[in-house]
Amino acid sequence: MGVHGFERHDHARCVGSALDTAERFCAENKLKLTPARRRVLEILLSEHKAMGAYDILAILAAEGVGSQPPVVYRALDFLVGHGFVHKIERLNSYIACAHPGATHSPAFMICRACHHVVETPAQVSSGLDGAAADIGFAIEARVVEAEGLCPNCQSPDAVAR
Amino acid sequence: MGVHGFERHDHARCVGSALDTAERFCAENKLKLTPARRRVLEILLSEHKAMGAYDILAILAAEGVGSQPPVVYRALDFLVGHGFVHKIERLNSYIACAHPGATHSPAFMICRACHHVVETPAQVSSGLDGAAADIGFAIEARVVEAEGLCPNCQSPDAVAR
DNA sequence: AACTGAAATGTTATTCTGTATCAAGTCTTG
DNA sequence: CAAGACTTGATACAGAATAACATTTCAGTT
Repeated sequence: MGVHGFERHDHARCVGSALDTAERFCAENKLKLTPARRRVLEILLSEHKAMGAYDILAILAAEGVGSQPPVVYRALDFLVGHGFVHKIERLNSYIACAHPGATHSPAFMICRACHHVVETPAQVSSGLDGAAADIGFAIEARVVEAEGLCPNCQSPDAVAR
Repeated sequence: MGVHGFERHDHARCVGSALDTAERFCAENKLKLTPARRRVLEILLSEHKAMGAYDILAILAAEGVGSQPPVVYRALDFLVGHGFVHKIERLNSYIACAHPGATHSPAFMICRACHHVVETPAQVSSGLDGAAADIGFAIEARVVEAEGLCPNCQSPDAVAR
């Protein structure tokens, strides 16, 4: 059992599915999903939450894989660069992409109470694009994040969730 | 001389003006613009760019003021909390508000070449608000940043700018 | 004027995040 | 197989932020 969005769901299989998608994408685009990269993606998919680089590093270290910061940062650079993983700037942490395949400019909702992070499927940056066009700014990357309370944490009795 | 937006401008006087605005706002709202807070704001206004906390700290230290990290982080917390300064999450740095007074959810354009940061006057987060409303998420804070090339840095000969 | 509670400072230390650097291996492509 | 590009290993360091504690300042109250 896990949590997807702010609702429950059985996500045992979506990990494998997402890994398969990544494998396929890399094969098609001559990218190398090396063991370290694959393992980091797998960890992020399994945990299904935003994780700090050092949280991931701790897991790698426990498995005897390379346990120095550059190992995980290099893997994250690759995964973020190709859209398999997103960085949540507000939290200095990383989360597996919830909508792989789709070319998107993701937006995130971060609950400050339960710390769940949801990637919105919606395209929300049109206003930003317009403002950039107005001044001739060429956008290459977007950061769109909202922090607040998720539906579950807005009720007064939602403390121990 | 300085740079405002992505155009040149003489901004000698806008520093004083912005400081006055802050003074007035604090007086009206019973907030204390203490020397350390005022000095940090002044530095950010003068430099007129995004600065890391430790850049600011170095300046404070050179002046003999308190030179430990908490000094600058406390000042920044105050200034960010009341909207005098914004944090650029993408850069882990801070910039003086370019539109003081206006209640806004700021958005930023970050040039990866010349490192200038522009705060857009436009309200760009309506799409995000809509997506949040759809799922019942209560937004308390927004992060909207775009990274790319400013007009000046898009031409091939704009290297040494 | 003295008392009190809240806010602001001073200080030391520590933790978390991320990069620079250089040496060594691997892969692939002509 | 040689050259170049990419990936890894490893050490060290730089940069960002907070914890925890004692001390001081200050506005409002008695």
